[in-house]
Amino acid sequence: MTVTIKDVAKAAGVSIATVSRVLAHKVDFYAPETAAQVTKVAKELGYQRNVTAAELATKTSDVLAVIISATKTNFADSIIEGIQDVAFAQGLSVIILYAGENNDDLQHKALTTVIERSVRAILIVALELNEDNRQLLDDSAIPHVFLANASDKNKGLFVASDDFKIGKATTTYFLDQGYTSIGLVGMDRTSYVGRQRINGYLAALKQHDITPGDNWIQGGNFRYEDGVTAMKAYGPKPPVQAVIANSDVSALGVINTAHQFKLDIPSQLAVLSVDGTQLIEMFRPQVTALVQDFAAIGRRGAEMLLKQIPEASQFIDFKIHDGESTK
Amino acid sequence: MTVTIKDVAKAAGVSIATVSRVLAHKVDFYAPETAAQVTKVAKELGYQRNVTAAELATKTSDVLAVIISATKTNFADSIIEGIQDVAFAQGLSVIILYAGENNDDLQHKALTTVIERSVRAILIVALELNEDNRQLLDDSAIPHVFLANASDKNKGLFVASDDFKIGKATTTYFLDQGYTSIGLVGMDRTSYVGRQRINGYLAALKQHDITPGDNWIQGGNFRYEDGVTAMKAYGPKPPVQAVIANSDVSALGVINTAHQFKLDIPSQLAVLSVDGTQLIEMFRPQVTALVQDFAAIGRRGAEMLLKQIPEASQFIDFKIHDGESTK
DNA sequence: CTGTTAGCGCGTTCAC
DNA sequence: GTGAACGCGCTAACAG
Repeated sequence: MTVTIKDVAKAAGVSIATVSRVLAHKVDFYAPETAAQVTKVAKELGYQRNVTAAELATKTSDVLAVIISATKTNFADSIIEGIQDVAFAQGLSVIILYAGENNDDLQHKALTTVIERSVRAILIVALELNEDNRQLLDDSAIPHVFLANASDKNKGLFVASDDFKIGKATTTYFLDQGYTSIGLVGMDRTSYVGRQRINGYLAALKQHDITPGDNWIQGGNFRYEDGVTAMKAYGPKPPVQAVIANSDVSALGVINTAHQFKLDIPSQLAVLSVDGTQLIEMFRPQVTALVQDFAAIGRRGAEMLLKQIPEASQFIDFKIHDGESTK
Repeated sequence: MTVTIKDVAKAAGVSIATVSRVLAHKVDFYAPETAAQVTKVAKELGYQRNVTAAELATKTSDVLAVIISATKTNFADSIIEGIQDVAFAQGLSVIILYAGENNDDLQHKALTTVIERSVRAILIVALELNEDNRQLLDDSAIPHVFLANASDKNKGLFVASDDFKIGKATTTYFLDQGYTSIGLVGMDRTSYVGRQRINGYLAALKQHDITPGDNWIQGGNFRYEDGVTAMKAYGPKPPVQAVIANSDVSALGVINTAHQFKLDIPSQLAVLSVDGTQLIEMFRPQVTALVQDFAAIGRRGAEMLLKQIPEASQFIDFKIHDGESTK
């Protein structure tokens, strides 16, 4: 049998209300001596507050829930760090739920788990919800924000990089270097992020009066394999001299496969990666990358939900770090 | 105001007890028509069960908590997958908490949040608890198991690879290939895992009457930088012809730095990595690795806590996958 | 400053 | 089959 507040009250010779007040650190509501006594007894008895009961009574919760896709795109760590930073500063807890990727059932399960527990707020990372799940979330009336995915499907608050700008900036990077044939790899129009980046890419090309070749754009879902598949589609004599890979891992897929084809990087094929996570720091040649500020995305999202900053969707800046995979 | 069981009862013209029974799928305890009616009304009203209240009433919980170090050793994903597999099959939820690495405060915070919520069970991944935290956990009386870290400090159930055997197997792998100078990189005696692997390494060497050189063993904490540092310590003319890196990322550190020294792998330096996560699949040359079965570790841990298998600490088998970083 | 009382939303005996 | 009543452990008024 676990020890409850009642046990502590009895042992300390006070009422449970007093115990509750002391343990909740409600200042100026009790005498120092009683406080000392209560704290002492509580410790002796090994009392553990039952937060479940407290939450039921107050109808509030101190936990932020983060729902992430178990994708191998590995930027979730930084986002979570950002979230934890601001949450801990407020004395809040954060729990993380894995929701698979593109798996409606898992997403549903994760959502109900946190909704039923009426967490304080929900942060959804790199996930697009289907109609049902979005409805579920909306009905719950729990504050939430979408991170790193400003999808039109998601509707509602988001904090992310501007994917149109990402498409445009990466393309322009190569155009400015004089490239006239540029590939885009690792995502397609089935995702909102994909559509935005493709549009940005096309806009940049258009400014230079370049019409993309049939197979310049290679689809996928941000995975390593997608980079491999794309490069294989390009073949040993690629139709493009530069490639934009839309995730770090897909960039590795492109580079490894290019090496198989004996292509030299960057002289025969330049590669730029989008994300710039720690992963590429461990890779040689050092990949040129458009680095997203994931920690900031996490931080902003949390701050917004905790009303520390105005609730308004926003884009976070990014920058391109030169590496050895481009000239 | 959110809709409660009472609202549903009223709207359906039954008692809350009936609603409770129907929604809990207690078979043979109510008429099909009432059931249909209740379910219908509940849906219309958008009723969401308040699990917090339910848990308080039943004094049980349906969530498994996983506490992991936010370490960049990236095997946590597979462990979590394993855990989720068995949890979901039982209709349980799993929440994940990041506890930093070697950060007692964060660990304490993570522990209290899950203990206060009286989760069903706790799985602790790749973490060594200090005395206080271990005490806290023990006092909670919540079933728990240590995963991927059979530390003596942890005391209690664990599921992990046998680190002594890992040290011995990797060393023997090289000895069998005729190597007589073998380095060990990326961890040291400050961790239990480190001590075990070093002992295994020394045992294997001893069988071949080899006394390790002064600087053969290079310490660290399983990080990429530790691989870099170790290789720099070895220098361009390394005192060893083969290196055992105790994590995938540290292996990458060794290899990248070796390349800087213009050392050819494996002819001038053979490298074997311990872990064998997906990371090395994206790396060239393909690293030879001792592959731990992390998914199985997660699965076993969960099964044990859910009493599906006997509660007894156990080791999970591993195997060595040949790659191109060794001959 | 402290004790009493009344819920929070739900599961679960008990009678009916 | 179904409902009334109690209690899970705690917090929040309200008295005193």
